[in-house]
Parts: sequence; C-alpha cells; structure tokens
Amino acid sequence: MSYQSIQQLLKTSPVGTTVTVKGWVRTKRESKNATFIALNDGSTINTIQAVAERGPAEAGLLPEETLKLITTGACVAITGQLVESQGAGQSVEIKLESVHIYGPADPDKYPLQPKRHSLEFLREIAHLRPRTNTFSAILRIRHALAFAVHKYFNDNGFYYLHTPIITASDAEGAGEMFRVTTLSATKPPLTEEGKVDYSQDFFGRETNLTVSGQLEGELGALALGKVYTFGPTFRAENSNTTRHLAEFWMIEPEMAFYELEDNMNLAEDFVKTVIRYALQHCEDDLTFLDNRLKEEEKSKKKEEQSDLSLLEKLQFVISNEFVRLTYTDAIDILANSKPAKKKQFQYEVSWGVDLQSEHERYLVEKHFKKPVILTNYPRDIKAFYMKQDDAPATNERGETFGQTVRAMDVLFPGIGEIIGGSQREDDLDKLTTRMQEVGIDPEALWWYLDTRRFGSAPHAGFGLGFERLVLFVTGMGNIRDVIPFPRAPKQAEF
RNA sequence: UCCCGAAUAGCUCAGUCGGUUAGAGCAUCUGACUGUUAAUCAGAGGGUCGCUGGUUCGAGCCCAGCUUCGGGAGCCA
Repeated sequence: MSYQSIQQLLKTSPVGTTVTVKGWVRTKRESKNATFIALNDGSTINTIQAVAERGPAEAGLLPEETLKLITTGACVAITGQLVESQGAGQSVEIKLESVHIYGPADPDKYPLQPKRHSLEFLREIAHLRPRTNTFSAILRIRHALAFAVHKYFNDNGFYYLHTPIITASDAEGAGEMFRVTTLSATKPPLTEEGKVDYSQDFFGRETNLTVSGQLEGELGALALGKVYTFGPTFRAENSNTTRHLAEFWMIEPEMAFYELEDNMNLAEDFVKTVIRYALQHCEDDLTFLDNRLKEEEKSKKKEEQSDLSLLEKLQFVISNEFVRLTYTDAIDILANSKPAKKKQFQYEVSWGVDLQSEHERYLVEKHFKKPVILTNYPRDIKAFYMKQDDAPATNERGETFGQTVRAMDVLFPGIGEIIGGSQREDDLDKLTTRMQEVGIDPEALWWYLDTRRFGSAPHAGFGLGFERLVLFVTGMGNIRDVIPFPRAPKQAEF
C-alpha cells in the first residue's frame, strides 16, 4: 500500500515512522517559517496536521511555488515522519518531507471555503458537499446504517430478495408513478381510439418504476419464510416537503407466519438494533453532528429548543419501549386532548378520519414523548391487502365503531411515520372482495392472488423509509440532506 | 398542488420615506506577526440588486407576471 488512511493513522499512531497520506486540504495556516496543513481524506471526520518549513524541495522543505498551490480543496499527497505534536489540539502530526499536488483548487473559484456554509447553499453544489464535515459525517453514518440493516436481517435468518425496479402498472395503487418507455415522446404509436399503443412498447405493455417491492416480497416470504428488500423506490408525487423524495431507498421485510404482534416486535427490535449499531460505530461523526446541532440550538428561541441532544435522543429511543396503542384509543386520547378542546387542531378528530401530521406529532411529541406504534386502523383508510380484524373496534367505554385492519404505523418524533406495515390478508375471498370494492381488478394481480390460492399462510411485513431513518439518526431537518444526490420535483441536477 | 416567506459581492445578510458614487461580516488576494488550530492585525479587489414588464422626473425599494429557493400543509416511507 502506497499510502495510509487518516483514520488508520490516527488510530495506531506509529510515531517515528515515515508515512504518506493522500487527501484534500481543509485549511492552511502560515507562520513565518512553519506552514500547517489540515488534511482530510474522508476516512474519518478528523484531519491530520502536516507541518512544513519553507525552503527548497531538495532539502525536504516546502518551496514557495508549491505552497501557493496548497489551498483549501486542493488534493495532495504528503510524505513525512509521524511525530508527536508540539502544539495543542492533536497528539500527532506529519513533519512534511515531500508533497505531490494531484489537483489544485483555484481559491477564487472553488465554492467551499473555510467558513460555515448554509445547507441550502450546499444543496446547490451537491457534487462537492461530500467534502464538508457535515456531509461526509452523514454519508458515513448512512453507510453504517445500510450495513447494519443487512447485518440485522442476515443475523436473524432473513434472505435478501431483489424485487424488480420496473413493474407493470396495472395495480398497487400507491401514488403517481414514473413511466418507463422506449416509445417516442413526440410521436408515440396510437391505437384506433387515439390512445398511446403500449403493445408496441418495449415490454408490450405499460410499465413504470416501482413504488414498492411489497407484493413481490410477499411472494418471496411465502417460499423462503423470511425475506427483505432494500432498494430504490420511485414516487412521482409532486411532494415538496422535508420528508419526501421522488427517489428513495426502502427496506421491506416480509415474514411468513408472523402476525401483527410479531410484526411490531420485529419493527421495534430492528430499528433499535440499527440505531445501536450507528452509536457504536459512528461515534466521531455522531459527536460532530451532536455539537453542530447544539450550536444551532443556541440561536433558537427557548421554547423551540429541544430538551434532548441528538445523542441523548438516540440513547433514549434504544433504551425505552415504544408505546403501542390502537387507532381507536389514539382517537380517544386526541379527542380529549387540550388542543382538541381548545380547537387548536386544524383538522377535527373523529373515528374514521385519517390522522393528520398535527395529530401524530401531538401523540409522539407531547403526549407520550417517545416512539409510538399505532395499530388497527379503520379499513377504509388503509390499503386493500391488509388483514381485516375479526370484530369491529370498541373503546374502553364499550362504544363500537367500524371494521379495522391489522395495520401498524411506527411514528417517530420529528419524522412522523417512519414505518408503515401490516399483517396481510391471507384469505382469498376476503382479499378479492376487498380489491373489487376499491376498484382493483383481481385479474391484473392474478399472480399475487395465486399465493392465496395455493398454500396461503398468515404473514406480515412493513416498509421503512431508509432516508427517514438516516434523518432521525443524524438529526438533520431536511431529507434532501441525507441522500447524496436527491431527486425531488425540479431537482435532478447531479 | 395549496398557504406563507425569500431572492442584493464567492457565502451569510443589512439597505431608513422612492432621491447623488449600494454597505457589513466571513471568504479571497497582498503585507505584517506568530507552533498555528475556521489563527490574529492592517489594507485591497470584488455588484446586470433573480427575470420580464409597468408606475414615476427618478426604482434595490412600489405594482403585475414568471422563475428558483426555503418553511408549513396535502400525498406518503
């Protein structure tokens, strides 16, 4: 190996040996004789300091013309002896003996300078923002979480199932989709009725990018037992929020013989385990983000400041049980809450309505102050494939309501719904009846229904938006800042 | 898509009642000083005030439309 990563170097500190590091200059500080270069190579949030004395290169010193090229953003290789640092702030540093400039960075044009930049500005230069402390930290944490996801499922007997990215559009019914076609955009072939003739398209039918791997996941679960998917997902919704992307990564486990309770247990254990992994493996990066948030909190008003720091919040989540309650009980709590009585909710609460984010936030952030799993929603506000409960819902006072399904949503503070899942309807008749009621042609999903025709079994699963998990773990506020190259309405530059 | 807000130097922002030559901090460059820590001090350069049109003797400022961005809502993960 011709060079060492800064992460390894700082960990082992082999003082006295000659080392080579390669990376990007963060800052350069000059004295009369000594020049200090802070170098980062992305392997860690920490930089290593190289110290050089000005003079001819032959004498192992740093010539003026080379020094001029060492500016913020420049890529260099530095070779020298690793020594104990004379200054405070770092234990070791490199006494520069030779330097090679791979790529200079004109300081008049390079947009990242040693000063604080706004996240909005960095979003406009998404191709360079991984070179900042904040984004490199986020990306390393994102990696750790992705790795932890695979590790968790592998450790627990799940198989990684690759579900298709391109799907036939006939059903599923979850939002707007991106069309996949090789037909001419200006002059597509038309049918006699004047509609686009998809029979002449590449697949001989209308196709789209996937909005969920769940239906195919169910096919896998009813053969392999426990499977999960972890892949890109596409929604063409015109969503302009801090929680939505047009292209995001979704994790969807699907388990044969799991019922609602098992599903909840898995979801809770899964989320806690991957967060614990990040805490154990990303200490430096999380501490950096923790401090960054603390700085940000200082400029906020008292009432808007959060009582827990990022690290405390993560610690809190992994060491406390999630609250579990039914939709019916949640409605009871909301209807009797202060904001409801003072008419502070924008949307009124009653059994049968879908909960708005203001309601979810009240439950999670005000009432329980911890993650909440809501279950047994009214059938009419949930997807067709969810298993119907045996009896209509009743509350503590014995009042009865309508038909519910074995759904579960995991709600997180600041994020809202991080997981949505359910036990699936495994009864063929109930499932087809429900499809017809909501206007989905059972013929179009014949392959899905075959699992209920042949060897049907109780099963359950859920979907977790990976970026929402990263959002929570990093404490960031905008989902576009936790994916390297965000896709959102009017945004696909990089 | 709806509601609210914003767009002025490379970045973050100020710009009074519509009035002469548009300012600050940071960054950059130059110099001084110093084993420095996003160094410090002094100086310099840097502007199509988002775009189009309108009102006016005169527009960074007022009006209309458009574009982009931010926050919230909806849709959801």
